[in-house]
Amino acid sequence: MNLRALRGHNAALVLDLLRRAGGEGVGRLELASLTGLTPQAVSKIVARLREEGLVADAGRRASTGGKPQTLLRLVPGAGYAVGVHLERDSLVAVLVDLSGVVVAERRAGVDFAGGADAVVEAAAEAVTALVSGTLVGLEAGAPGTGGCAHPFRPAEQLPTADTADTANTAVAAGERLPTAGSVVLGVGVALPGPLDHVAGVLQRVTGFPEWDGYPLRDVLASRLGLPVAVDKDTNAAALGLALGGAAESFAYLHLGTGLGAGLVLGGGLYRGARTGAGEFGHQVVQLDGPPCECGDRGCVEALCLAAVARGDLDEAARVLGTAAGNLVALLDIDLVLLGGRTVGAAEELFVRGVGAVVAERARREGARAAVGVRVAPGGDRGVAEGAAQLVLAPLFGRESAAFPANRT
Amino acid sequence: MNLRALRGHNAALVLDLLRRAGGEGVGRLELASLTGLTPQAVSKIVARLREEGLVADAGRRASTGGKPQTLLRLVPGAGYAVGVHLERDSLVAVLVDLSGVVVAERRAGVDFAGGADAVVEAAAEAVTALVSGTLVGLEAGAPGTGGCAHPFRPAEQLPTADTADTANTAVAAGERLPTAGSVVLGVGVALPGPLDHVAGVLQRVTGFPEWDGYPLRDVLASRLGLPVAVDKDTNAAALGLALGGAAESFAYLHLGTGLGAGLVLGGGLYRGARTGAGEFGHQVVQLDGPPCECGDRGCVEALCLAAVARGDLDEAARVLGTAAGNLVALLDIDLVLLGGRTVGAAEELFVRGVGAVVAERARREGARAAVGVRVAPGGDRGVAEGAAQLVLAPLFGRESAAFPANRT
DNA sequence: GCACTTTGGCAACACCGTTGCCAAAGTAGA
DNA sequence: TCTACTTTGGCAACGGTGTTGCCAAAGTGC
Repeated sequence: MNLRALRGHNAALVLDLLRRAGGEGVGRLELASLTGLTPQAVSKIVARLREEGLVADAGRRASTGGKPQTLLRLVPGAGYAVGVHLERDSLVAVLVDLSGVVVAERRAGVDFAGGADAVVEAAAEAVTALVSGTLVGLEAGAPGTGGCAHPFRPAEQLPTADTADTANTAVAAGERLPTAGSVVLGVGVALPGPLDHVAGVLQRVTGFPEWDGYPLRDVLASRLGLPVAVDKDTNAAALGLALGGAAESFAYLHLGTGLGAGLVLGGGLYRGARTGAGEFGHQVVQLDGPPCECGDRGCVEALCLAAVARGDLDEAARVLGTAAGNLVALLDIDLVLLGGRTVGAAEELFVRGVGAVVAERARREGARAAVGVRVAPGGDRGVAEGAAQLVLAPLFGRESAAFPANRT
Repeated sequence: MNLRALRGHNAALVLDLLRRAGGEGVGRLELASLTGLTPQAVSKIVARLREEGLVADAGRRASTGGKPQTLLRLVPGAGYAVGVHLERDSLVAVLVDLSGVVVAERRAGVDFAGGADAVVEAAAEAVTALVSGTLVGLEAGAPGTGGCAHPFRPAEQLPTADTADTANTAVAAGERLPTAGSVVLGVGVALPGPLDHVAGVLQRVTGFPEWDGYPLRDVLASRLGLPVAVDKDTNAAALGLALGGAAESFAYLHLGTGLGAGLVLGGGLYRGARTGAGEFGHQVVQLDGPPCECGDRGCVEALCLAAVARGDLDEAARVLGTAAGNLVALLDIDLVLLGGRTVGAAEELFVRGVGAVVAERARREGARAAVGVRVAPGGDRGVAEGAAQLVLAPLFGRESAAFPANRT
């Protein structure tokens, strides 16, 4: 690592801490102790970031007997990213600011069977509409731009100084609004199926042989003139949850038309050697069990979806819980987040069913910390938000855990 | 990361490259391109390491039309570490040099039922005998010191300049011999059962309640006056294999009296949040299957060992292969290494049986790279060697992947 | 109003990797 | 044998990193 990389590394460290603190702000000394740097070094780094417009004051904390700390915060509007979630029949695109808050949203219908180029064109149109429609100054949510569910963070979540003098440098009302000078840093695309996230090339989109080998990243990048990152939908969702502060390590299990997982280990997304990690649906949990369409027998996905199909959701949850328990034990994690349409249809049932199996197993294994099983926040927009984080995460040094890319 | 950490980081980077190159040596320009540093920076780093005695010349490479490169190598005798493998009834201790080569070995009988202190005392005696017996100048392998299977690396593996002028600075014959001035960097201890590698405290050694909560690391460290690191046997074995150059990511499956795993992800050992990762034996692969002593049903360990008990090794391999396939798919790795007494008794059968299941699954999943299934090298000394690497790995920046310790 | 505490900027500094330059040590051709 | 030419790698000066010493600013508490 050379000096420039060192500077970037430390700046990312500071930015990530500011991002995680949200609008509340963090003091310099706190940053220093959390990063291991001296307060003076933090001051220099912050000065640079402030010059770039990424960081600003956020009021000051109450005094503890001396000069009160000046708090710092991330400037959310200093940059934006677009996240696109591609599914077989639909598309969700979101514009997200640096702090991860969704500023605008668009949805459209697509058809994978109609060919890759048509889908890419639809995605590109959604992105340009989202970006130009918002950046030109049109208010997000105005009729005709596609609508926006939550254009701004609710007022009570707006960053404000939480001490006496709020008048000082609180966030200006419109600061989160992208302006003409805003920078769109790139586009993240999340979609199902095996793919290579490094090359951004699709591999075998089930049922659509035409897509095999399609260089999605490069095609979309040259179409839009923006950097593009591509990843599996489950990976994107997991990354989004990780940056949302879910936990240091956890698994995101997505049960929709299929069953997949995204793994966050030690704060970073774990993708494995070829973006294939999180292949969860075809974990065998019943030797010589009923055949699965993949050719194997006793896969969780087959067992689980079969139970769903016959209306036995308790059994589906029990099967899913068993596989989740395997994963929890193997990776020593303490949080499982559930998502996907099938889970969404009976959230409490799945949380309770899966939680019971996992808890029972943890209890048997002894004094381990309790394992949480919850529904992943973000709803049906979670994947798109996570896709946007494919672009933003590197800014905060959160690209991935410590995997092939880092090592020579 | 501050400047001192930066220096340490880059020095570790260089040392690791030299270690991996073995006795062949590496040129400065090669180091520069591999580390991303400039040649001049490498020169400075190397100069520091040479002053500390960690690095030396290793002849020169044939000219390519200009001044020939001076090759560099690690000085194996610059430091040593002891690795101790504790089992219920026996103990293996090895003295290992910086390059990971075993210099001396001792074995002894112990009895976990006899209490923790007695076992620690036996371990401490083995360590002191190993260290003093070798360092005082006694030749390793001399009668009475416990014997040494492979005191030195075989002659053909000795580092030599592989070009014209071998006379220059090849490794002196006795250089690998520890001398009175040698430095023992610490002791690594590997043992079964749940424990906390950060605190070095045991948790529940099955069947020996007295061991629960025993602060093994601190007790042994104060007894010996040396730094001590503690970890699970499977983790140590996996770490040893990782530093031995097995692969970037792989799983080590240990089938002995129980079944466990060690996971190496992205070049580093993955321990999970509480050193619990690699809990492989109680992965459920048969829903509602036969009961396991852990209280669950259909665990791999129970199924596999039951098959072994009734002499059906093919079935044992098939069951193990299914669970291994789950792991390979989940983590997207391409190497599985098998070890342990049960595997050792029928190596080819297990390699073939597990390999068949894994390969069949990889084939069905499509164009993935071939997944290797092999026997882990190191034999019954592998765990002890890996335990020694618990001490050495940090020198080479290979402590763990990117996990809780690294993040604040 | 004075003493004290805490924050955080300024200036000088130590030390990291970088750049420019050139001696050393080889090859290739005349 | 001599003269280019190539490649290695050390020396010296440098730019920029985080660090240290110092002190002004801005509070609290008596």
